[in-house]
Amino acid sequence: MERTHTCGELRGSDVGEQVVLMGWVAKKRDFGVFTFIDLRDREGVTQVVVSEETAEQAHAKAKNIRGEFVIAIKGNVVARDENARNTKLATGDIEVKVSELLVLNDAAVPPFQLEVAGSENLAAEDTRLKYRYLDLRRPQLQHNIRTRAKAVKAIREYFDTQGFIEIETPILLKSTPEGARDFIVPSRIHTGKFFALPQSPQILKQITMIAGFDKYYQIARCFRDEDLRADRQPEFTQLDMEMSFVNREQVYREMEGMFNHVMKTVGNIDLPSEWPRMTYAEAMRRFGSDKPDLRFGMELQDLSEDLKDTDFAPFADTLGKGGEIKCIVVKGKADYSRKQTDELQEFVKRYGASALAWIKVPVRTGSDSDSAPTSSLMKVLGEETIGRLIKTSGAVEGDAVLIVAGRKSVVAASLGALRQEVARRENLIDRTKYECLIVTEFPMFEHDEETDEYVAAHHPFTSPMDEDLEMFKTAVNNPSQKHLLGKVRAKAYDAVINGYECAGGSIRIHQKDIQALNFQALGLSPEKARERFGFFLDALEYGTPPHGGFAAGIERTCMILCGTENIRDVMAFPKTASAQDLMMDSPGEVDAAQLDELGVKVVE
RNA sequence: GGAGCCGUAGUUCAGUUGGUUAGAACGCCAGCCUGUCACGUUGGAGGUCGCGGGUUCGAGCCCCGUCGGCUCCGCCA
Repeated sequence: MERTHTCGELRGSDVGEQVVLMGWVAKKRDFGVFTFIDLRDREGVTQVVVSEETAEQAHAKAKNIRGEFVIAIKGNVVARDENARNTKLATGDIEVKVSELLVLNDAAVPPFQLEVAGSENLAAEDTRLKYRYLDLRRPQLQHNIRTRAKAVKAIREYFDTQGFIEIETPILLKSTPEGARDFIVPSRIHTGKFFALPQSPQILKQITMIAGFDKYYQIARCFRDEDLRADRQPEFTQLDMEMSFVNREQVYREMEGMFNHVMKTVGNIDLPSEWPRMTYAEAMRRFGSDKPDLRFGMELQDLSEDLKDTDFAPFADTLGKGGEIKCIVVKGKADYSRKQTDELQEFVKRYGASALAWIKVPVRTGSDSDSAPTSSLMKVLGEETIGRLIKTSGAVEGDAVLIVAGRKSVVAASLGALRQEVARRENLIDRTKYECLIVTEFPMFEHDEETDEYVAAHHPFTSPMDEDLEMFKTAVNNPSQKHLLGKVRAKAYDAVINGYECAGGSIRIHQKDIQALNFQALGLSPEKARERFGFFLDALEYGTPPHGGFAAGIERTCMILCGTENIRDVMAFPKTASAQDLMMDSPGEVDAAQLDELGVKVVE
C-alpha cells in the first residue's frame, strides 16, 4: 500500500476517489457493526469508517486497535450527509469508507491523553516532557514547530535576498571569563585543557568583517550556563548578522526588514516599514523598562517635584539621596480592595521597592464624604498635597494611583513590572496587536554597586556614541571622573516587539586605540586584555572596516508568532527550569574510563 | 543563592474542623449498540495521597526536612 493523501487534504471535490491514508488513531468510536476512526497525521484529521458488512476483515482488525496505533487504510472518499458533516474538521465534508485496513504498528496506552478539550486539562508538564514525542504529536505543538521552521526559512530568504553570506562558526571555541557562564568541554588530545561552547558568535562574526565578507549571517546555536526563565533556555538559537561600512540607521533598516518579512510571511502580521525609535533614557523614564510593551498606555508619572518640600521622612529621604517618586494610574480601579493593593505591594517588593502607596479617586456621588479621595498617605501628606499629586498624575474620578519611592533603578524596575502586571490582571492588552520599537542609545556601562566597578552593558566591543567620546576619554584618563562612565552612551540598540527584547546589537569599535581605552575603562589591564582577546586585538590591527550588526532571538520571535509566553512551546526538545532533559535524563554521569582519558576528576 | 505556587488512580481534579471502607470525570479492560465526531450504554480493574521524619488514640489534611515541576528575584557582557 502506498499513501496517496495526507489526513488533512481530502475535500468534497475528492468524492469518488480511491485513497490510501496512513497515520495515528486519534479516536475510535465503536458502534458494533461499524466503527469510526479519527485518523491523524501532521496535516490534520480524517474520519474513516469501517463497516462489518462491506469490509469484514478490516472491521475485525479495527476491533483491536486503540489510541495512537499506527494504521494504513484504503478506501473510497464518500460525501457525508448534510446533517452528518463536521464543521470543526477541515475534512469534515467527507469520510473514507474503508475496504482494507493494515495495522502498521501497535502502541502502548499513552501515559497521558493527547486529545483533551482545552489546554487547562493538559497533563502536567513534567509528564509531557518525559514523553516529549507524544506531546509533540499534539496539533498545537506541531503547528508551533512548523511555524518555527517557516520563520527560519523566511530569515534565510531575507538575508540571502539582501546579499548576505551564511557562514558557520565553530561550536568548540575558547572560554572567556566575561559575561555569562560558559559550558566547557574537556579536550582529550590536550589533557587538562577545555573548549567552551559559544555564548554567541560575537568575536567570530566581527572577524568575518575583518576578513572582508562585508555581510555575514548565521542561524547560530548559543549556550549560556545560567538559570532559566519562561523565555530563557541554556541553549537557544539566534539569528546573528554583521555588516561592514554601515551606520546605526543602516542596521536598523535590516532589523526592520528582517522582522517585517518574517512577521508578514509567517504570521501575516503587518509592522510599520519604519519602526518607532525611542532612546533608552526615554523608555526608562516613561515605562520603567528598556523593552516597553506599547500595546497599552499607563505610563509612569513623576511626582517628585510635587513632593520636594515634604516633611514625610521616607519621601524627603528618597529625594535627598537623588531618588525619585513616581506612579502609574490605573483607570477605573478606585475600587481596588485592601487585599488587592496588598497583593500589588507584595509584587513590587520583589523588585526592591520598600512599599506601594496608593490614592483612590472615587466617582463623585451625592455626598461629599463618599467622593473624597482616600490614600495610604492621607495622614502624612494631607488633603492638599494629595490633591496636587492627583492632578500631576492625571488621575480622574474612578482611578487608582499607585506610587513607589526609592532609587531610580528600583522605581523603574518595580513600576515598570507593576505596569505590566496590572495590564495583565486587568486585561488591558489587545492580543491582536503587535507593537514594535527600536530602543537606541543604551548606556555603555553599568555600575556594579558592590565593587564600584563599571562593566560593559552590552559587550566590550561596543562603540561609544561620537557625542560622548570626549566624556569617555575624560572618564578613563581621570580616575576622579570615573563616575562619568555611567553617562556614556553606546551605539547599541534593541528591537522590541510586544515587550519582548527580540534583537539587540551595536556598532562595534573598529579602532584599536578606542578598544584599548574601553578595556581600561572595564578595569582590564593591557596584559589581561591580551591574554583573553589577543587574537582579536591582533586582527583589529590589520585594517578593520567600520562594522556593526545585531542578533535576534529565534525563540522569542516564534513565541510572538505562536502567541505563547513559554519558550518550551517553540522548541522541540526543551529542558526544565532546572536545566534537565526529562526525556533522555540529561545531564548524566559518564564512565570513569571516559573521565580518565580526559584527565578529569569529579570531586564530591 | 533566595522566594512563591503546585504534587491524591494512567490523566485532570475533589477530598469539610485531623476521624471508620480516599471519591468523580476521562482513559484502560470485558460486553451491548446502524451514523458518531466529547458517541451512548452495562459491568470491572486500578491508590507507597511525591519521599522521609515528627505531633496525635488517630494524618491525604498539622509541623519539620527533602525531592520534583512551574513562576519570579538575583544571574543572563
